[in-house]
This record gives sequence, structure tokens and C-alpha cells, in this order.
Amino acid sequence: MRHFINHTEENYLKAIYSLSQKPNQGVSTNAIAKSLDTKASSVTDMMQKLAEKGLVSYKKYYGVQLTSSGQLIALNTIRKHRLWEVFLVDKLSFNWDEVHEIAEQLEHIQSSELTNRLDIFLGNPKFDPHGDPIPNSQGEIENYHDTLLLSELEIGAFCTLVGVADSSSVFLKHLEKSQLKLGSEIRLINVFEYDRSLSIEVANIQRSISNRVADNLIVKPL
Amino acid sequence: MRHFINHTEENYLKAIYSLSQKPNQGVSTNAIAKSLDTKASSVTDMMQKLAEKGLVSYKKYYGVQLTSSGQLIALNTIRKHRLWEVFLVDKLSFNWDEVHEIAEQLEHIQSSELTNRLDIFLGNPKFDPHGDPIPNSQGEIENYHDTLLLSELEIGAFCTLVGVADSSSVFLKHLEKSQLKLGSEIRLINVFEYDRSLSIEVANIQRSISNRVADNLIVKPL
DNA sequence: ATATAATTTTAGGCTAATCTAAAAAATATA
DNA sequence: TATATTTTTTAGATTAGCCTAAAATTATAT
Repeated sequence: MRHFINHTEENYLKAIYSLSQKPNQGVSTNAIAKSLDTKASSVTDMMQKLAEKGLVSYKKYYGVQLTSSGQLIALNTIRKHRLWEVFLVDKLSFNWDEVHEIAEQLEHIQSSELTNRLDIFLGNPKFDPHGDPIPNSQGEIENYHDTLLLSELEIGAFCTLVGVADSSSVFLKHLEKSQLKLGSEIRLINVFEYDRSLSIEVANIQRSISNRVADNLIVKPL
Repeated sequence: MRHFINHTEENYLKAIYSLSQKPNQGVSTNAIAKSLDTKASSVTDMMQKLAEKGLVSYKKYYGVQLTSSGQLIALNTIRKHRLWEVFLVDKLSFNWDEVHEIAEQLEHIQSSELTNRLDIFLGNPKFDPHGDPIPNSQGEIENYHDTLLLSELEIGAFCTLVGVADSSSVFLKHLEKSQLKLGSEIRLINVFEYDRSLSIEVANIQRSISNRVADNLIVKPL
């Protein structure tokens, strides 16, 4: 008996999924509230509802974890979001910093037939415009392997920019100003003690970036 | 001061627009309720709300009419709906009878940039897969001219099928069984007194269709 | 270990969109 | 024209999702 999942519930499940990527502990009420820009009390209400539907396991005061069916829905929502982002960039010529908000709406369209045909139409892309992997229709998602944050790279090493950990428009526009885009080859020249800022070389030009920026750049060492 | 319009309001405005196409009178509460499969009391509530927002003019017990801003929103929603239908059929290879429900969801995505880019991507189509005209971004819509219902055609005349007045899946599937699609050339052979059924010729084959079907076929005489 | 701080839950309200049932108004009919 | 019927509105509830404020629980720090 398939429960009907709405807009709001999908957003909660997606948020829980993202938050549970970092530690493998239960996700805290406050963390969810912050991530969704809502109040802890609202989160508690929703957790009880999702628990009743069997989408999360919830123990009072100890946060929640997605059940397998909850995770499947979260991954399907992420799949839709990322496919639509590819559509917007590849087919409608949007810039990569303009697609997030629109995809936030499109990800809630309910039709697996639509999602699967869109996937085919786009040529079964494996990554979205920000380098994030796209789950398949079974909710299987490719793990980043051999990737790390630019801030973790060793000095002198070469790497390729394969993803961003922040898809906000401000951040992406900022990257463009530094000539950084997916696929860019980067060499880490130096890291300064004082403010942890980095000196890098991109396209034969030396640039300086903050550690805040470097923390949001996912790279693959060469 | 731009009011924010939601999902539900868009649906009401669209329903009022459709209903006001036939007579040029105010649209009745009951008609709206029937069209949206809701109760008259709910409609009354919403009419008061839309009137406060300046989207309809409403006089108690005498139905409503769209204001110009209400009409603009209705037409924009219809524009989105029809563009998405073109996308689904032309790009994702959906059949014309499968697209309505999905387009009902997609029509509520809020982004004029998206709508306009989609329009361009699709090659600025003028009609949707059911032959319905697509309003432009100013809310201007082409009127059917020189069209009538097949049931109104005179016996012996030739015509082209340019639209359907019913986009339901059952109806469209039924048409396909009779080899009828947009662009089909039809000759009206006869109309039978008894049940008003019609004898027509399509692709050199003679067929019989009910008057119910003929009432839903929009044709252009040749 | 106990007090203090932080987090989480509960209790009680609010709003939007819906409903049912009753009242009011308009329309149709005898 | 008076009465019956239909339509519409109003009154009062309900539900989902959110809120604030208070209470309960857990975590932290002396």
C-alpha cells in the first residue's frame, strides 16, 4: 500500500538525506530545522508524521534516520532535481548558477514515466551541472571516489575540478570570476598559514582563493 | 505591488477563464464548483479572496468575471500548460492522450524566464498537441477563425481536423481507433436523423461516428 | 554531582483550503 | 403573485503545516 507523498514531505526527506551524508548518526531536529529554515517544533511534528508513514525511524530526543523507503523517496527527489538541472542547462541554456530554484520546483512533479523519459532525452547523464551524481531509477547513486576537497589537497599537486559543495548562485558566480568551472585543471601552489588562503594556478594564471572557497571545491587528483 | 498567486488560485482563474469562453456572462458559482470538482461553498470563499486581490469582480449571487489582471494570470497558466504539452509530445515522445495530467502539474512552475526559454526551445509553437492555441507572453491568444464543430459542417463538405474540444485520454484514444488525428482530412458523407450519428470518410475509408464525438471535433472547412 | 545551558517536545493557536448543514436570495412554476 | 425549487452564501468544523511559549529532556561545565 503505497502512501501518497507530497511536496513538503519530499523536502523533509531530502533534507534528512543530505544531513545524514556527513556523519552516520541520527539527524538532529535542529539540524533539519536549520536546513529547511523552519522551527524545531515544526520538525518534530513532521518527524512524527513521517515515522507513522514508515519513512523515518524516530526516537524522541534522539533524532531520525531514513528508512529504506524514505531513502528511496529522497533519492528519487534528488534524481528529479538533478535531471531537471541538466535539462535547464543543456537544453534551455541556463547558466549553472540560475537553475537551483527552478529545479526545486520541478523536482516535485510526480510521474516516474516523465522522469525516465527525461533521463533518456538528456542522454542518461551521470552528473548534474554542479558535478553532483544523478541517482538512477532504482535509487542507486554513484559515490564520489578518488575525490577530496581542494582544501585537503597536498601542496604542489594537480587536480581537476569535478564538483561544488555549494550550488548557490553567489558562490557559482564567484567561481566564474576566478575562471573556475567543472573540468578546470588546478595546481595547488601554496597554502598560507595566516588565513589558510590558497594560491592556485588555473589556465596558466596564478590566483588566490579563500579557504572558504577551497572547502567547497570537490576535486579529483591527477 | 505584485500579489503572490499560488497553485490553487491559478486553478480557479483558469477554470473561470474556460467557463467564460462560452457565454459572455458572469460565471456561476456552481459551474466553477463542478469544473473543479469542489463544493459551491468553497468556491464562494475563494471568489471573495480573489475579489480582494483584484483578480475577479464578484457580486454576491451573480457570479464572477475575470479582471484584466486575473485574465492575464489565467492565460499565462494556459500558456505554460500548453507549452509543456508540446514539450512532452515533441521532445519526450509522449502520446497526446498522456500529457494532460503531467501538464496540470508543470503549469504551476513559477519562472517566466523558464517559460520563455521553453517557448524558444520548442520553436515558438502556436498550437498544442490537441490543436489549442498557445497564448504569447503578453497573454495574447489566437482566436480560432474559420473553424466549426464537425457536427455543424454541411453534408458533402471537406474539412481538416484542427482541434479537439475534449482532451481526455478516453476520447483521444477513441479517436485514434478511428484513424483520426490532427490534420486528418475528413469528408462528411451523411448525418442520420435517428441518432444524429455521422458517416464520414477519412483516408479513403468510410466510418461512422457518434454525434457526441462530432461535437468534440474542431474542423476547418476546405 | 549538581547546576546551567542547550535541545527537543508538547500545548495551544493561526491560516488556507476544504467540507457539511443551515440560512438567505434568486429563479421557476402553478 | 404566491409558493416551490434551485442556487448561493454563511456559519461552524476539519486538516496540514506552520508558529510561539512553556515544559521536558539531554548535554555540558563547574
